[in-house]
Amino acid sequence: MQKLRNLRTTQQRTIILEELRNRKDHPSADEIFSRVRKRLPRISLGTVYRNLEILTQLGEIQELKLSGSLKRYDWNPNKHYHIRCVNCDRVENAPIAPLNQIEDDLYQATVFEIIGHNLEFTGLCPDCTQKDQETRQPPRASRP
Amino acid sequence: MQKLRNLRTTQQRTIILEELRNRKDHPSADEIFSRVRKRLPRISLGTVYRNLEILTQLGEIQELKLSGSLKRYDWNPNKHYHIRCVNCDRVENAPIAPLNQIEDDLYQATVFEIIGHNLEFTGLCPDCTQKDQETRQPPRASRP
DNA sequence: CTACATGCAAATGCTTTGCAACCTA
DNA sequence: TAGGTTGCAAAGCATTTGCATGTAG
Repeated sequence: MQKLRNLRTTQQRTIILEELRNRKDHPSADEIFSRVRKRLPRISLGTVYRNLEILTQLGEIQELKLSGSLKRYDWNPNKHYHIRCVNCDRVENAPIAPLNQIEDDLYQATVFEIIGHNLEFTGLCPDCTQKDQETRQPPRASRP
Repeated sequence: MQKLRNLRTTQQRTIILEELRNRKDHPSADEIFSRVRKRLPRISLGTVYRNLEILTQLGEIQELKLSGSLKRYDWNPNKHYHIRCVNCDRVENAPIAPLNQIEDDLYQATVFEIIGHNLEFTGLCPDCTQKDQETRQPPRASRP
């Protein structure tokens, strides 16, 4: 996590943001790296990652954490949703009914052939909620 | 991808499934590895991964691909959903309104303090739909 | 000047894979 | 006995980090 104070406007940061806004797609860090390198041949991948992190925290861009490599296994093969604790990564079932018609809602609006969907909630589990509150200085602080 | 034919019932496969069903949580491959190793001290992590893959394809269990380390970046910081092509990984916006009240629906049903949610669709993009159809032997095959 | 940023390279963490030996049907 | 399966180790890959150097404010 960064501190986000006394940020500086570097060429690298500026150009990364520009390249991301120029083409309105959803590139990976590595793709952004390739684009930016055309203008700044000496930039490194690490710098790209660090700046994307900062720009995300500033709210200038959005970081999509797509369903990817972080795998968990569920004894229950039936469709259901989950909630994951952002602090300790604990996963539990989210007691909410499957959105059976949501794919139909999208059907007419996209050129994709829809295969499925996944809904994931994030939150703080009871244990981490407690620790979170204990850590805070002012008594009745609340999350934004 | 496996062929899933002529599968054999090995001790490893059986015990992995048992351990997953014994405790109805959502363990990582590594956690499953630890549990199983208590009963089969010589089992390897690779075997665990291979069997989890097979059991998933058999529909015995479910593999959760949680939002994790695989990142993409979006020039638009506002809340919206995405659809990802399972074949080429292309990501596009899913033109569907944000589910503003879904977190409220969950609120009373979970002990987690909810922070947010993410909805992701999977599908085939136009390019891959075409290739997919070209690849199939019978003319008008359709997806299940 | 000085604290933030960068380039480079090494390290991480999780997952996959090649291969010879091993077992199940 | 054949071919699926295993253990082991090495390889992959995206992402993170340590450090000396560079630079914006």
